[in-house]
Amino acid sequence: MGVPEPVGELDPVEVETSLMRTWEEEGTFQQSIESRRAASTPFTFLEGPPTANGKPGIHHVLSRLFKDMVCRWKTMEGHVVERKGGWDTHGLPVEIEVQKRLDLMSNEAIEAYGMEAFNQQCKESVWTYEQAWREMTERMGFWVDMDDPYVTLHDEYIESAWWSLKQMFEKGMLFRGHKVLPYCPQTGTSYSSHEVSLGYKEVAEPAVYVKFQLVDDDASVLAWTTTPWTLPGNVGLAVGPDVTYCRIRITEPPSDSWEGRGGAEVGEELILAKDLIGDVLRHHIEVVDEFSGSNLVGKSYQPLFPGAIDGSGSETAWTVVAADFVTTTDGTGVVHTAVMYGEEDYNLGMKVGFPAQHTVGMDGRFVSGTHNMLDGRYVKDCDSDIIDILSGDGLLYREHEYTHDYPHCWRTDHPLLYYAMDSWFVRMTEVRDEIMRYNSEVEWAPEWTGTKRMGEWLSNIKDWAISRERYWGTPIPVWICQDCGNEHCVGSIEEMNSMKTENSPAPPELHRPYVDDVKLHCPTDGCSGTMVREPYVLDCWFDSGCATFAQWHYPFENKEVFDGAFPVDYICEGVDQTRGWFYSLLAVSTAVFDSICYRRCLSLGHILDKNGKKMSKSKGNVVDPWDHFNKEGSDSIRWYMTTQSSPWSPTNFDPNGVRESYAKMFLTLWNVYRFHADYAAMDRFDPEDKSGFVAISKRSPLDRWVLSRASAMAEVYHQHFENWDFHKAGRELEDFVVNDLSNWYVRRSRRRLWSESDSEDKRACQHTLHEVLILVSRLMAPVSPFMPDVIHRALEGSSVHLADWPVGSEIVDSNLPPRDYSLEQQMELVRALAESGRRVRVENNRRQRLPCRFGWIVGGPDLSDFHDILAEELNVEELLTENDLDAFQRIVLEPNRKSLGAKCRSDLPAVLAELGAADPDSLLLEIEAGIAAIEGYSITMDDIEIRRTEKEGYAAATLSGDDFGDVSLVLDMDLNEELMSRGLARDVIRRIQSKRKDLDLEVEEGISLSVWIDGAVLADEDWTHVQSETRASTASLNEGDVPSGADSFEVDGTKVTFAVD
RNA sequence: GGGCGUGUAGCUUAGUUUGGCUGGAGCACCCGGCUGAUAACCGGGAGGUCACAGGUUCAAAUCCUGUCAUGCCCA
Repeated sequence: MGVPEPVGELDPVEVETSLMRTWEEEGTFQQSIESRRAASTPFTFLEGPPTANGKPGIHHVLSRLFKDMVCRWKTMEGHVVERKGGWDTHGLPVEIEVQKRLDLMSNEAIEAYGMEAFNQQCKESVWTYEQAWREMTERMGFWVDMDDPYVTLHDEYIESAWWSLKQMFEKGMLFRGHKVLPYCPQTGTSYSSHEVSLGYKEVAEPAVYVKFQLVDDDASVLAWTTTPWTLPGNVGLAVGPDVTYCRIRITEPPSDSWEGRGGAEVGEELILAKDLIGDVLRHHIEVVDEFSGSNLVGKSYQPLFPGAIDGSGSETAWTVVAADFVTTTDGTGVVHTAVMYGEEDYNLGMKVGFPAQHTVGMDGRFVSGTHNMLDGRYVKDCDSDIIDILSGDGLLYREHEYTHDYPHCWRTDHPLLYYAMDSWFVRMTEVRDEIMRYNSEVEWAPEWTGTKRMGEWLSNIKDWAISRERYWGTPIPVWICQDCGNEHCVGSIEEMNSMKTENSPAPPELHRPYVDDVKLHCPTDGCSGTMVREPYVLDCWFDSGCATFAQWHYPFENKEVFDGAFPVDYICEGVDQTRGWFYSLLAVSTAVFDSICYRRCLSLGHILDKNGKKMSKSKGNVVDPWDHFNKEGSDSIRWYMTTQSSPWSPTNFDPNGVRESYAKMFLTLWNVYRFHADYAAMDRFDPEDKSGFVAISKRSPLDRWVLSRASAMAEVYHQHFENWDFHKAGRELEDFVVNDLSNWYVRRSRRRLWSESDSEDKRACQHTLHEVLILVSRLMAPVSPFMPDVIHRALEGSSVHLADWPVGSEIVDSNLPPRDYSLEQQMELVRALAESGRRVRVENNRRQRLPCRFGWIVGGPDLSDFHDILAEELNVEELLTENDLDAFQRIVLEPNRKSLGAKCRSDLPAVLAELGAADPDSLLLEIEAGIAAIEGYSITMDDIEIRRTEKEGYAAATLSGDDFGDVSLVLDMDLNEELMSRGLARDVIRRIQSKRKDLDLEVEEGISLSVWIDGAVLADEDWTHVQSETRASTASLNEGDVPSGADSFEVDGTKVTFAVD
């Protein structure tokens, strides 16, 4: 690499987009992978597949950023990091999108439209925003292979998923059961919780207290329900074993204010929770008995609707059972249980062995044989009739209206029914211990995602309901024999084809309806039946949970690839994926491979709007990433997102913050680079020219300091990366670039590069800038890959993304400049002293441009290396050191008025006057000797306070530090004509330079200068200095008349007028 | 309703693990300085009920309990 080119103003969008073309042309991404092959130490990443049927937003940029960052970092550390893209293409959201578009609001409508055509629409819909995703991904600089992605709808992917399901089937982990889901009979669809939450409405419905007559006992157990339509399905009553119940007797008829149907006879006996007697009963009663719920367990009662359910084969049907979910917050403390119409009911029913039979069909109507008044009718129309039936049988105690939020179908507005659907399950409860162990082996960031969020969830793991009664998804590969009931799970296309009946068509792809048409020969010995596929598709979480192997079409292909890439090293998604993808991956790998499936998992916090509200289309607070891509650029967005907060904490996205990152980090870096490159170009500086090289040990202390600081920063930066604290790393680096590099090193070095002749010092500075810029570029590259690459290419001739991580790794060597701790410490003090100087000047009204003759440093370490820098910063002509402050300070004796007042009373004013006039040094000696007296009063140490202050003509400030003790800075405040002239010259120079800049003059360009000064004299040598500093080729001072267009200003009562031509 | 996060200046945040000096910074604001130094830089100022309430302690932003707000997941 030779001499750098001069650099223009920063146009971030142009810089980034043209670099993208370079990446494209030279295949930098591929190179960054291939160039690491030799080391053959892969770091494997798995892309959590997004779905492309939604527009990508700013929150997608966040997760892609952290994926990219770690992959780029690990690449620089020397690993081979392959990044295969992926698309999630199945699932309900796709169907809903298509249903909305085609106005197909029920399963009937879909089937009338045609399943084949519908699925075709789904398949196309999946790619609606693919282009937008690609563009966003490319523009933000996320390197991932999107030309050869895995796609969950491909036959290869589906076949791998089938294979994994068969592994589970063969382990006996797959079984048929029921899952209670919110279900809409009008559309024939069960709903996900997301859809349910769309349709909550407040409704008033009848609620009833029902009497369940005990067998072998006169009393009835009272239970409450808000869904009378579930009562025909009642098969049990649940009580809290530790809840206190009472048996009560009705003693008087109710008052006239009884509302609605129902009632009870005097003398009738009822059982309910003690705490709820007052809430429930409307009669005067007496308590007959009191006992705990466990006493009720096992008692039988009469079915409400005899014959509605066949109880044969169940020991527990229509008995009282114990359940720990029973509370006394509402109802009667007794929970009516209809197995098929509530999740808790179902779980309880399975546990205690209640009969699991439907009284309601999939059409939402009572099945035949329930009750002659109800059979075939829509359940929600029957509430009142059911109450009538109960009332007629004397089984109703009371009815009332109950208002609550109840889920409704977002499409038809009908109330949803909680309904036990036929479903296939994976028996995750069987591998609970294993999955918990594997979870604990994962390195989670933050830790609580794994231990708490995931850990808690796993400790209560449920069997995984993996089937969906839907159309668009991976068909479940289970066939059932029509004759013998044999269940068979198919694990490959080949297996399916080999078992296929002769007249079954070969499916063109592994989707419904084609696979539905495939019939299989039953493999059972002696059975010649035909097997029909279960008409379900798989939960799309199962799809994505297969990604580790299905992306490679394992085990049908790529066995070696898979073996080398499982478990994967790194995945990263939003924290909402804990029970989503993070779980499904772990569940599948536990069930299939008995293994973990990812070693490290970074879970990210969500992006909210700047007010901490969730971004949503309806609120109109969604941020389009392109607003920033097209303004500040991707580097700034990425830097902002990285440094704003920890990856896992929710971030309030503030567009102004992106601007800030741009203005601070990138503009500053660019200008440092520009400063280096422009002068390097002018001076034909070639970093590879060995003869011009200056060894670090030969460079100025300033150079060695910035290199040492850069090295220190790099080590901290790396450590933060290791700890997942990317935000802290970024802040550390930004602080270095802005404060150390730009505001100190470059500012202090500016003059070094101005000199036109070649010098070792100038070359030392250029080499130093070159080295620091390269180090900074390499560290930044994973976070913000654009500008660092532009700089790296310009200075080093190669892409930063092919470079080694400067801190080193187990594969690549460290390449950091040497540390010099003492130098770092000294410079810290120098900078603190420079700041103090400015403060001292403000406090003493000495403007910065007016020089001081002397400055002194008192105490502290030897700073002689930096005296020239410090003298310039402080604007003192000579900087000296002094051992103690006595030369600059005097003592002042302040009277203690409280003590003196008590002593001197009315003589106090006279005493104070004399005290003020006395010479403090000799007075103090007298006081210390005990012989001091004023106006006849003896003065002791109690009467005075000793204060030290600067002598006339000095100003000072003292710094205290742990490393160097007290260090004082003293400025000589004396003023004379010589200093005034020098200060004036500096003001003149500054005004002229500013004018030069306004006129857009080139730095080297000469000017013709005229200056008129009224009220002060400019010394000859200062006037010469003005001319050389401003590159005045011709100059005149106080000659001729002032032209009309001349500029003028005033300083310290002196009027200065000047003209630049 | 349950689990897990988050809440510090107008805004974005450090500090919370392990209690300890006057709660630190950036943006914005005000005053001053400096500048061939960039959308800058430097000094100073104003701005805080550390969400709220209670508790533990010599001492609480930090630990404990509860409440509120907000987000995610589950019901």
